[in-house]
Amino acid sequence: MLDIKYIRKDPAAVKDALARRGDTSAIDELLRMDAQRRRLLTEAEGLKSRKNAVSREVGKAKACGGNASAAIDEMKEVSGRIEVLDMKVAEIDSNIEDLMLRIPNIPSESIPSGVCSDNNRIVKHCGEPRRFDFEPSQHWELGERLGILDFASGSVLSGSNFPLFKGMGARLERALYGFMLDMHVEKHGYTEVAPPYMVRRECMLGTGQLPKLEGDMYLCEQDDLFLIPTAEVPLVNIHRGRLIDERELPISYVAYSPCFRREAGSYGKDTRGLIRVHQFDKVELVKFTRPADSFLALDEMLGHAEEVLRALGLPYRVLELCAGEISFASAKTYDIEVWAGGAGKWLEVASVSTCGDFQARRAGIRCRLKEGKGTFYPHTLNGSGVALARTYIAIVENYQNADGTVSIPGALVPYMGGAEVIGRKGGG
RNA sequence: GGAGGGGUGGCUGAGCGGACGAAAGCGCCGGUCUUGAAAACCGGUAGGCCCGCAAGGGCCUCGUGGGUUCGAAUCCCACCCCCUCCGCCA
Repeated sequence: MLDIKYIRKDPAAVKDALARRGDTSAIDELLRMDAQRRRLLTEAEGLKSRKNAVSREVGKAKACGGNASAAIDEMKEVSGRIEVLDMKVAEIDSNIEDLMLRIPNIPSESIPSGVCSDNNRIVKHCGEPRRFDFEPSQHWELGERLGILDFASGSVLSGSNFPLFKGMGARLERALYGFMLDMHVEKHGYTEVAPPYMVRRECMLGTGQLPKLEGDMYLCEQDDLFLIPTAEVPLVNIHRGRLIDERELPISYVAYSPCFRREAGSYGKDTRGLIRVHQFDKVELVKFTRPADSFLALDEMLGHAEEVLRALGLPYRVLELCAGEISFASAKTYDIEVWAGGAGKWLEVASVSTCGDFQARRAGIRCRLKEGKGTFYPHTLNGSGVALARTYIAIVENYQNADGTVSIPGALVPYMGGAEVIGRKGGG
Protein backbone atom coordinates (compact mmCIF):
# COMPACT_ATOMS: atom_id res chain seq x y z
CA MET A 1 0.00 0.00 0.00
CA LEU A 2 1.32 3.41 -0.92
CA ASP A 3 1.23 6.40 1.38
CA ILE A 4 -1.82 8.45 0.44
CA LYS A 5 -0.07 11.57 1.71
CA TYR A 6 2.73 11.04 -0.74
CA ILE A 7 0.29 10.51 -3.58
CA ARG A 8 -1.43 13.75 -2.62
CA LYS A 9 1.82 15.66 -2.45
CA ASP A 10 3.26 14.54 -5.75
CA PRO A 11 0.72 12.73 -7.92
CA ALA A 12 2.76 13.30 -11.08
CA ALA A 13 5.75 11.51 -9.60
CA VAL A 14 3.57 8.61 -8.51
CA LYS A 15 1.99 8.29 -11.91
CA ASP A 16 5.35 8.43 -13.66
CA ALA A 17 6.79 5.84 -11.32
CA LEU A 18 3.86 3.49 -11.79
CA ALA A 19 3.99 4.00 -15.54
CA ARG A 20 7.54 2.71 -15.46
CA ARG A 21 6.19 -0.64 -14.43
CA GLY A 22 3.29 -0.48 -16.84
CA ASP A 23 0.68 0.22 -14.21
CA THR A 24 -2.24 2.46 -15.05
CA SER A 25 -4.03 2.80 -11.72
CA ALA A 26 -6.58 5.58 -11.55
CA ILE A 27 -4.58 8.02 -9.45
CA ASP A 28 -6.65 11.02 -10.47
CA GLU A 29 -9.84 9.30 -9.46
CA LEU A 30 -8.23 8.32 -6.19
CA LEU A 31 -7.28 11.91 -5.45
CA ARG A 32 -10.73 13.14 -6.35
CA MET A 33 -12.25 10.73 -3.85
CA ASP A 34 -9.63 11.66 -1.29
CA ALA A 35 -10.42 15.36 -1.61
CA GLN A 36 -14.12 14.70 -1.30
CA ARG A 37 -13.52 12.49 1.70
CA ARG A 38 -11.59 15.19 3.49
CA ARG A 39 -14.19 17.79 2.72
CA LEU A 40 -16.94 15.66 4.20
CA LEU A 41 -14.77 14.61 7.11
CA THR A 42 -13.99 18.18 8.08
CA GLU A 43 -17.66 19.04 8.03
CA ALA A 44 -18.65 15.98 10.05
CA GLU A 45 -15.91 16.55 12.61
CA GLY A 46 -16.98 20.13 13.13
CA LEU A 47 -20.49 18.98 13.91
CA LYS A 48 -19.23 16.24 16.20
CA SER A 49 -17.11 18.71 18.07
CA ARG A 50 -20.12 20.90 18.70
CA LYS A 51 -22.24 17.95 19.69
CA ASN A 52 -19.67 16.78 22.20
CA ALA A 53 -19.44 20.21 23.77
CA VAL A 54 -23.19 20.58 24.04
CA SER A 55 -23.55 17.08 25.48
CA ARG A 56 -21.16 17.96 28.26
CA GLU A 57 -23.22 21.06 29.03
CA VAL A 58 -26.37 18.95 29.09
CA GLY A 59 -24.76 16.61 31.54
CA LYS A 60 -23.81 19.48 33.83
CA ALA A 61 -27.22 21.09 33.54
CA LYS A 62 -28.96 17.85 34.41
CA ALA A 63 -26.65 17.31 37.33
CA CYS A 64 -27.81 20.61 38.76
CA GLY A 65 -31.40 19.79 38.05
CA GLY A 66 -31.66 22.20 35.13
CA ASN A 67 -33.66 21.91 31.94
CA ALA A 68 -31.81 21.14 28.71
CA SER A 69 -34.56 20.11 26.36
CA ALA A 70 -33.82 22.82 23.78
CA ALA A 71 -30.22 21.70 23.49
CA ILE A 72 -31.29 18.09 23.32
CA ASP A 73 -33.66 18.78 20.45
CA GLU A 74 -30.95 20.65 18.59
CA MET A 75 -28.47 17.83 19.05
CA LYS A 76 -30.93 15.30 17.72
CA GLU A 77 -31.02 17.27 14.53
CA VAL A 78 -27.22 17.57 14.46
CA SER A 79 -26.88 13.84 15.02
CA GLY A 80 -28.97 13.23 11.95
CA ARG A 81 -26.72 15.39 9.81
CA ILE A 82 -23.65 13.68 11.21
CA GLU A 83 -25.08 10.31 10.36
CA VAL A 84 -25.59 11.26 6.74
CA LEU A 85 -22.03 12.59 6.45
CA ASP A 86 -20.57 9.54 8.18
CA MET A 87 -22.29 7.26 5.73
CA LYS A 88 -20.90 9.13 2.77
CA VAL A 89 -17.42 9.07 4.25
CA ALA A 90 -17.65 5.34 4.93
CA GLU A 91 -18.61 4.64 1.36
CA ILE A 92 -15.76 6.73 -0.02
CA ASP A 93 -13.36 5.13 2.44
CA SER A 94 -14.25 1.73 1.18
CA ASN A 95 -13.79 2.78 -2.44
CA ILE A 96 -10.44 4.33 -1.65
CA GLU A 97 -9.37 1.19 0.17
CA ASP A 98 -10.32 -1.00 -2.78
CA LEU A 99 -8.29 1.13 -5.10
CA MET A 100 -5.31 1.45 -2.81
CA LEU A 101 -5.06 -2.30 -2.36
CA ARG A 102 -4.68 -2.72 -6.10
CA ILE A 103 -1.96 -0.15 -6.67
CA PRO A 104 1.44 -1.84 -6.86
CA ASN A 105 4.55 -0.58 -5.15
CA ILE A 106 6.60 2.24 -6.59
CA PRO A 107 9.75 0.89 -8.24
CA SER A 108 13.02 2.12 -6.86
CA GLU A 109 14.51 4.90 -8.96
CA SER A 110 17.68 2.91 -9.36
CA ILE A 111 16.17 0.05 -11.34
CA PRO A 112 15.87 -0.08 -15.13
CA SER A 113 12.65 0.99 -16.78
CA GLY A 114 10.79 -1.27 -19.17
CA VAL A 115 8.16 -3.92 -19.01
CA CYS A 116 9.75 -6.99 -20.58
CA SER A 117 12.65 -9.21 -19.67
CA ASP A 118 14.89 -7.64 -22.33
CA ASN A 119 15.14 -4.66 -20.02
CA ASN A 120 16.51 -6.63 -17.10
CA ARG A 121 20.10 -5.83 -16.34
CA ILE A 122 22.58 -8.64 -15.94
CA VAL A 123 24.75 -7.51 -13.06
CA LYS A 124 26.90 -10.52 -12.42
CA HIS A 125 28.06 -13.88 -13.73
CA CYS A 126 29.57 -16.47 -11.48
CA GLY A 127 31.00 -19.82 -12.55
CA GLU A 128 31.36 -21.31 -16.00
CA PRO A 129 28.73 -23.52 -17.65
CA ARG A 130 30.18 -26.98 -17.89
CA ARG A 131 31.31 -28.35 -21.26
CA PHE A 132 30.23 -31.94 -21.71
CA ASP A 133 32.22 -34.45 -23.71
CA PHE A 134 29.01 -36.44 -24.18
CA GLU A 135 25.44 -35.54 -25.01
CA PRO A 136 23.92 -34.36 -21.70
CA SER A 137 20.42 -35.47 -20.72
CA GLN A 138 17.61 -33.34 -19.41
CA HIS A 139 16.57 -33.72 -15.81
CA TRP A 140 13.37 -35.65 -16.46
CA GLU A 141 15.25 -38.19 -18.54
CA LEU A 142 17.84 -38.59 -15.83
CA GLY A 143 15.19 -38.64 -13.15
CA GLU A 144 13.10 -41.36 -14.73
CA ARG A 145 16.15 -43.41 -15.61
CA LEU A 146 17.58 -43.26 -12.12
CA GLY A 147 14.18 -43.82 -10.52
CA ILE A 148 14.45 -40.67 -8.44
CA LEU A 149 11.70 -38.69 -10.15
CA ASP A 150 8.30 -40.21 -10.87
CA PHE A 151 6.01 -37.83 -12.73
CA ALA A 152 3.54 -40.59 -13.62
CA SER A 153 2.91 -41.34 -9.95
CA GLY A 154 2.65 -37.68 -9.17
CA SER A 155 -0.07 -37.29 -11.70
CA VAL A 156 -1.92 -40.38 -10.44
CA LEU A 157 -2.01 -38.70 -7.05
CA SER A 158 -2.68 -35.09 -7.90
CA GLY A 159 -2.63 -34.45 -11.61
CA SER A 160 -0.02 -33.01 -13.88
CA ASN A 161 2.72 -30.77 -12.57
CA PHE A 162 2.82 -32.38 -9.17
CA PRO A 163 6.21 -34.06 -8.95
CA LEU A 164 7.03 -37.07 -6.86
CA PHE A 165 10.57 -37.64 -5.66
CA LYS A 166 11.71 -41.12 -4.77
CA GLY A 167 14.62 -42.84 -3.12
CA MET A 168 17.81 -40.82 -3.47
CA GLY A 169 15.73 -38.23 -5.28
CA ALA A 170 13.67 -37.56 -2.19
CA ARG A 171 16.83 -37.67 -0.14
CA LEU A 172 18.47 -35.08 -2.38
CA GLU A 173 15.47 -32.81 -1.91
CA ARG A 174 15.72 -33.12 1.87
CA ALA A 175 19.50 -32.73 1.77
CA LEU A 176 19.16 -29.50 -0.17
CA TYR A 177 16.79 -27.73 2.17
CA GLY A 178 18.57 -29.06 5.23
CA PHE A 179 21.86 -27.76 3.89
CA MET A 180 20.38 -24.36 3.04
CA LEU A 181 18.65 -23.96 6.39
CA ASP A 182 21.83 -24.80 8.24
CA MET A 183 23.83 -22.30 6.22
CA HIS A 184 21.44 -19.42 6.80
CA VAL A 185 21.00 -20.19 10.47
CA GLU A 186 24.61 -20.91 11.32
CA LYS A 187 26.51 -18.60 8.99
CA HIS A 188 24.09 -15.78 8.23
CA GLY A 189 22.35 -15.42 11.56
CA TYR A 190 18.74 -15.99 10.56
CA THR A 191 16.22 -17.30 13.06
CA GLU A 192 14.72 -20.55 11.88
CA VAL A 193 10.94 -20.70 11.69
CA ALA A 194 8.67 -23.62 10.89
CA PRO A 195 5.46 -21.82 9.95
CA PRO A 196 1.96 -23.02 9.12
CA TYR A 197 1.47 -23.75 5.45
CA MET A 198 -2.06 -22.42 5.47
CA VAL A 199 -2.84 -18.81 6.32
CA ARG A 200 -5.76 -16.48 6.71
CA ARG A 201 -6.97 -14.18 3.99
CA GLU A 202 -5.64 -11.15 5.91
CA CYS A 203 -2.12 -12.51 5.61
CA MET A 204 -2.41 -12.82 1.87
CA LEU A 205 -3.63 -9.23 1.75
CA GLY A 206 -0.80 -8.10 3.98
CA THR A 207 1.98 -9.36 1.75
CA GLY A 208 0.17 -8.40 -1.45
CA GLN A 209 -0.92 -11.70 -3.02
CA LEU A 210 -4.51 -10.55 -2.61
CA PRO A 211 -6.65 -9.12 -3.99
CA LYS A 212 -5.01 -9.27 -7.42
CA LEU A 213 -3.64 -12.80 -7.54
CA GLU A 214 -6.40 -14.73 -5.81
CA GLY A 215 -6.84 -16.90 -8.87
CA ASP A 216 -3.26 -18.12 -8.63
CA MET A 217 -3.69 -19.28 -5.04
CA TYR A 218 -5.04 -22.50 -3.60
CA LEU A 219 -7.91 -21.80 -1.26
CA CYS A 220 -9.47 -24.17 1.26
CA GLU A 221 -12.92 -22.74 1.06
CA GLN A 222 -14.46 -24.36 4.10
CA ASP A 223 -11.99 -22.63 6.32
CA ASP A 224 -11.14 -19.66 4.12
CA LEU A 225 -7.48 -20.58 4.43
CA PHE A 226 -4.94 -20.21 1.64
CA LEU A 227 -2.07 -22.59 0.96
CA ILE A 228 1.01 -20.45 1.05
CA PRO A 229 2.61 -19.68 -2.31
CA THR A 230 5.84 -18.89 -0.45
CA ALA A 231 6.97 -18.83 3.18
CA GLU A 232 7.30 -15.07 2.76
CA VAL A 233 3.61 -14.89 3.58
CA PRO A 234 3.72 -16.40 7.07
CA LEU A 235 7.13 -14.93 7.86
CA VAL A 236 6.18 -11.34 7.11
CA ASN A 237 2.78 -11.71 8.73
CA ILE A 238 4.27 -12.87 12.02
CA HIS A 239 4.23 -9.19 12.96
CA ARG A 240 0.96 -8.27 11.30
CA GLY A 241 -1.01 -5.65 13.20
CA ARG A 242 1.61 -5.29 15.89
CA LEU A 243 4.32 -2.97 17.06
CA ILE A 244 7.98 -3.91 16.97
CA ASP A 245 10.48 -2.18 19.22
CA GLU A 246 13.03 -0.46 17.01
CA ARG A 247 15.78 -2.09 19.04
CA GLU A 248 14.72 -5.50 17.79
CA LEU A 249 15.64 -4.55 14.22
CA PRO A 250 16.88 -6.00 12.05
CA ILE A 251 14.79 -9.16 12.37
CA SER A 252 15.85 -12.06 10.16
CA TYR A 253 13.81 -15.19 9.58
CA VAL A 254 14.47 -18.25 7.51
CA ALA A 255 11.96 -21.01 6.82
CA TYR A 256 11.71 -24.06 4.71
CA SER A 257 8.25 -24.67 3.26
CA PRO A 258 6.51 -26.21 0.36
CA CYS A 259 5.02 -23.57 -1.94
CA PHE A 260 1.66 -24.02 -3.62
CA ARG A 261 0.79 -22.26 -6.85
CA ARG A 262 -2.13 -22.79 -9.14
CA GLU A 263 -0.69 -20.37 -11.68
CA ALA A 264 -3.90 -20.69 -13.64
CA GLY A 265 -3.27 -19.85 -17.25
CA SER A 266 0.40 -20.68 -17.19
CA TYR A 267 -0.06 -24.03 -18.90
CA GLY A 268 1.80 -24.48 -22.12
CA LYS A 269 5.00 -22.92 -20.90
CA ASP A 270 7.71 -25.04 -19.35
CA THR A 271 5.24 -27.79 -18.62
CA ARG A 272 7.77 -30.54 -18.86
CA GLY A 273 9.51 -31.79 -15.76
CA LEU A 274 10.15 -29.74 -12.66
CA ILE A 275 10.43 -26.29 -14.13
CA ARG A 276 6.88 -25.19 -13.44
CA VAL A 277 5.01 -27.21 -10.85
CA HIS A 278 2.09 -26.67 -8.50
CA GLN A 279 4.06 -27.62 -5.43
CA PHE A 280 7.74 -27.08 -4.80
CA ASP A 281 10.03 -26.70 -1.84
CA LYS A 282 11.79 -23.50 -1.00
CA VAL A 283 13.94 -22.00 1.70
CA GLU A 284 12.88 -18.41 2.18
CA LEU A 285 14.61 -15.47 3.83
CA VAL A 286 12.73 -12.53 5.31
CA LYS A 287 14.06 -9.42 6.98
CA PHE A 288 12.59 -6.40 8.71
CA THR A 289 14.90 -3.39 8.74
CA ARG A 290 15.02 0.32 9.42
CA PRO A 291 14.15 2.24 6.27
CA ALA A 292 17.68 3.54 5.90
CA ASP A 293 19.13 0.03 6.04
CA SER A 294 17.03 -1.79 3.50
CA PHE A 295 19.12 -1.42 0.36
CA LEU A 296 22.23 -2.58 2.15
CA ALA A 297 20.26 -5.48 3.58
CA LEU A 298 19.03 -6.31 0.09
CA ASP A 299 22.56 -6.70 -1.23
CA GLU A 300 23.45 -8.71 1.83
CA MET A 301 20.50 -11.04 1.32
CA LEU A 302 21.43 -11.47 -2.33
CA GLY A 303 24.85 -12.52 -1.13
CA HIS A 304 23.30 -15.11 1.18
CA ALA A 305 21.37 -16.67 -1.68
CA GLU A 306 24.42 -16.59 -3.95
CA GLU A 307 26.46 -18.36 -1.36
CA VAL A 308 24.17 -21.37 -1.57
CA LEU A 309 24.78 -21.68 -5.28
CA ARG A 310 28.50 -21.19 -4.94
CA ALA A 311 28.66 -23.84 -2.25
CA LEU A 312 26.83 -26.18 -4.59
CA GLY A 313 29.17 -25.32 -7.44
CA LEU A 314 26.40 -24.15 -9.73
CA PRO A 315 27.06 -21.48 -12.36
CA TYR A 316 24.66 -18.59 -12.00
CA ARG A 317 24.00 -15.05 -13.02
CA VAL A 318 22.28 -12.19 -11.24
CA LEU A 319 19.72 -9.96 -12.90
CA GLU A 320 18.44 -6.65 -11.71
CA LEU A 321 14.83 -6.70 -12.79
CA CYS A 322 13.30 -3.86 -14.73
CA ALA A 323 10.34 -1.98 -13.32
CA GLY A 324 7.79 -4.00 -15.26
CA GLU A 325 9.11 -7.35 -14.08
CA ILE A 326 9.23 -6.87 -10.33
CA SER A 327 6.40 -8.32 -8.29
CA PHE A 328 3.41 -6.34 -7.05
CA ALA A 329 4.88 -5.51 -3.64
CA SER A 330 8.50 -5.09 -4.67
CA ALA A 331 10.45 -1.87 -5.10
CA LYS A 332 13.61 -3.55 -6.31
CA THR A 333 14.36 -7.16 -7.14
CA TYR A 334 17.35 -9.25 -8.05
CA ASP A 335 16.76 -12.59 -9.69
CA ILE A 336 19.31 -15.32 -9.61
CA GLU A 337 19.33 -17.71 -12.52
CA VAL A 338 21.18 -20.94 -12.43
CA TRP A 339 22.60 -22.70 -15.45
CA ALA A 340 20.98 -26.01 -16.34
CA GLY A 341 23.50 -27.94 -18.43
CA GLY A 342 21.06 -30.46 -19.86
CA ALA A 343 18.42 -28.06 -21.04
CA GLY A 344 21.09 -25.51 -21.87
CA LYS A 345 19.27 -22.60 -20.31
CA TRP A 346 19.13 -20.29 -17.34
CA LEU A 347 16.53 -21.07 -14.70
CA GLU A 348 15.30 -18.63 -12.09
CA VAL A 349 15.96 -20.06 -8.65
CA ALA A 350 15.85 -17.01 -6.45
CA SER A 351 14.17 -13.69 -6.31
CA VAL A 352 15.43 -11.23 -3.72
CA SER A 353 13.39 -8.09 -3.13
CA THR A 354 12.92 -5.14 -0.92
CA CYS A 355 9.34 -4.04 -0.56
CA GLY A 356 10.18 -0.80 1.19
CA ASP A 357 7.34 0.02 3.57
CA PHE A 358 4.71 -1.27 1.15
CA GLN A 359 3.96 -4.52 2.96
CA ALA A 360 4.41 -3.02 6.41
CA ARG A 361 1.76 -0.44 5.57
CA ARG A 362 -0.65 -3.07 4.28
CA ALA A 363 -0.08 -5.46 7.11
CA GLY A 364 -0.07 -2.82 9.83
CA ILE A 365 3.44 -3.62 10.96
CA ARG A 366 4.94 -0.65 12.75
CA CYS A 367 7.97 0.10 14.85
CA ARG A 368 8.10 2.15 17.98
CA LEU A 369 10.90 4.68 17.85
CA LYS A 370 13.79 4.02 20.17
CA GLU A 371 14.11 7.69 20.94
CA GLY A 372 11.34 10.20 21.19
CA LYS A 373 7.70 9.52 20.49
CA GLY A 374 6.07 7.96 17.50
CA THR A 375 6.24 5.04 15.14
CA PHE A 376 7.44 4.26 11.66
CA TYR A 377 6.93 1.52 9.11
CA PRO A 378 9.86 -0.87 8.85
CA HIS A 379 11.02 -2.09 5.49
CA THR A 380 10.45 -5.71 4.59
CA LEU A 381 12.68 -7.83 2.41
CA ASN A 382 12.26 -11.32 1.13
CA GLY A 383 14.46 -13.61 -0.83
CA SER A 384 14.65 -17.18 -1.89
CA GLY A 385 17.52 -18.92 -0.33
CA VAL A 386 16.86 -20.77 -2.70
CA ALA A 387 13.96 -22.43 -4.52
CA LEU A 388 14.38 -26.12 -4.81
CA ALA A 389 12.78 -27.72 -7.79
CA ARG A 390 14.93 -25.79 -10.24
CA THR A 391 18.07 -26.02 -8.17
CA TYR A 392 17.46 -29.74 -8.23
CA ILE A 393 17.33 -29.62 -12.02
CA ALA A 394 20.61 -27.77 -12.15
CA ILE A 395 22.34 -30.21 -9.85
CA VAL A 396 21.12 -33.28 -11.68
CA GLU A 397 21.92 -31.88 -15.10
CA ASN A 398 25.24 -30.25 -14.30
CA TYR A 399 26.58 -33.12 -12.23
CA GLN A 400 25.55 -35.90 -14.59
CA ASN A 401 28.21 -38.34 -15.75
CA ALA A 402 28.73 -40.11 -19.05
CA ASP A 403 27.58 -43.39 -17.52
CA GLY A 404 24.18 -41.93 -16.59
CA THR A 405 24.93 -41.49 -12.91
CA VAL A 406 24.84 -38.18 -11.08
CA SER A 407 27.54 -36.99 -8.71
CA ILE A 408 26.62 -35.27 -5.47
CA PRO A 409 28.16 -31.86 -4.84
CA GLY A 410 30.65 -32.14 -2.01
CA ALA A 411 28.74 -29.82 0.28
CA LEU A 412 25.72 -32.12 0.15
CA VAL A 413 27.49 -35.42 0.74
CA PRO A 414 27.14 -35.23 4.54
CA TYR A 415 23.43 -34.58 4.04
CA MET A 416 23.14 -37.58 1.72
CA GLY A 417 24.27 -40.10 4.26
CA GLY A 418 27.74 -40.04 2.77
CA ALA A 419 26.65 -40.99 -0.75
CA GLU A 420 28.74 -39.34 -3.46
CA VAL A 421 26.92 -40.60 -6.52
CA ILE A 422 23.34 -41.39 -7.43
CA GLY A 423 22.85 -44.39 -9.68
CA ARG A 424 25.83 -46.53 -8.97
CA LYS A 425 25.14 -49.83 -7.31
CA GLY A 426 24.11 -49.33 -3.74
CA GLY A 427 23.89 -45.61 -4.26
CA GLY A 428 20.35 -45.25 -5.48
C1' G B 1 -18.33 -31.98 16.28
C1' G B 2 -20.08 -30.57 21.69
C1' A B 3 -19.70 -27.30 26.23
C1' G B 4 -17.92 -23.15 28.49
C1' G B 5 -14.63 -18.63 29.27
C1' G B 6 -12.66 -14.29 27.20
C1' G B 7 -10.93 -9.98 23.75
C1' U B 8 -9.23 -2.72 27.44
C1' G B 9 -2.61 1.06 26.05
C1' G B 10 4.24 -2.16 24.62
C1' C B 11 2.65 -6.12 28.55
C1' U B 12 -0.42 -7.68 33.03
C1' G B 13 -4.97 -5.87 34.48
C1' A B 14 -9.12 -2.54 36.90
C1' G B 15 -13.37 -0.12 35.27
C1' C B 16 -19.52 -2.15 33.71
C1' G B 17 -24.20 4.81 31.35
C1' G B 18 -21.56 11.45 31.93
C1' A B 19 -16.08 13.73 35.82
C1' C B 20 -12.74 7.50 31.23
C1' G B 21 -8.30 7.82 26.23
C1' A B 22 -9.10 5.03 30.40
C1' A B 23 -6.80 3.12 37.70
C1' A B 24 -2.70 0.30 39.26
C1' G B 25 1.60 -2.50 38.35
C1' C B 26 5.43 -3.86 34.90
C1' G B 27 8.28 -2.02 30.88
C1' C B 28 10.41 2.21 28.47
C1' C B 29 12.41 7.49 28.49
C1' G B 30 14.30 11.70 31.44
C1' G B 31 15.98 13.43 36.25
C1' U B 32 17.89 13.14 41.59
C1' C B 33 21.37 10.19 44.28
C1' U B 34 26.19 7.29 42.83
C1' U B 35 33.19 7.13 40.78
C1' G B 36 29.95 4.09 37.41
C1' A B 37 25.88 0.84 37.75
C1' A B 38 21.91 -1.29 40.61
C1' A B 39 18.29 0.02 44.22
C1' A B 40 15.32 4.03 45.91
C1' C B 41 12.78 8.48 44.80
C1' C B 42 10.60 12.34 41.27
C1' G B 43 8.56 13.28 36.45
C1' G B 44 7.07 11.66 31.58
C1' U B 45 5.11 7.77 28.39
C1' A B 46 -1.12 5.02 23.16
C1' G B 47 -2.18 5.22 18.11
C1' G B 48 -4.60 6.93 13.71
C1' C B 49 -7.01 10.73 11.05
C1' C B 50 -8.67 15.96 9.77
C1' C B 51 -7.79 21.45 9.73
C1' G B 52 -3.41 24.68 10.00
C1' C B 53 2.88 27.64 7.17
C1' A B 54 3.26 27.05 12.27
C1' A B 55 1.77 27.50 17.14
C1' G B 56 -2.14 24.91 18.00
C1' G B 57 -7.09 22.98 17.57
C1' G B 58 -10.52 19.04 16.47
C1' C B 59 -12.35 13.98 15.40
C1' C B 60 -11.93 8.74 16.07
C1' U B 61 -10.30 4.27 18.53
C1' C B 62 -11.38 -0.20 24.96
C1' G B 63 -11.87 -7.14 18.93
C1' U B 64 -15.24 -5.49 14.31
C1' G B 65 -19.88 -3.66 12.58
C1' G B 66 -24.74 -2.12 13.81
C1' G B 67 -28.48 -0.48 17.64
C1' U B 68 -30.42 2.18 22.24
C1' U B 69 -29.17 7.29 24.37
C1' C B 70 -28.49 14.30 24.45
C1' G B 71 -24.18 11.08 26.02
C1' A B 72 -21.49 4.03 25.56
C1' A B 73 -15.25 0.68 27.27
C1' U B 74 -19.82 0.27 30.13
C1' C B 75 -26.63 -1.66 27.92
C1' C B 76 -28.68 -4.61 23.32
C1' C B 77 -27.82 -7.38 18.51
C1' A B 78 -24.69 -9.66 14.84
C1' C B 79 -20.01 -11.14 13.34
C1' C B 80 -14.66 -12.07 13.93
C1' C B 81 -10.75 -13.78 16.84
C1' C B 82 -8.40 -16.20 21.14
C1' C B 83 -8.38 -19.70 25.18
C1' U B 84 -10.03 -24.00 28.22
C1' C B 85 -12.52 -28.69 28.69
C1' C B 86 -14.92 -33.07 26.23
C1' G B 87 -15.05 -36.06 21.63
C1' C B 88 -12.29 -37.58 17.20
C1' C B 89 -7.30 -37.97 15.34
C1' A B 90 -1.31 -37.88 13.94
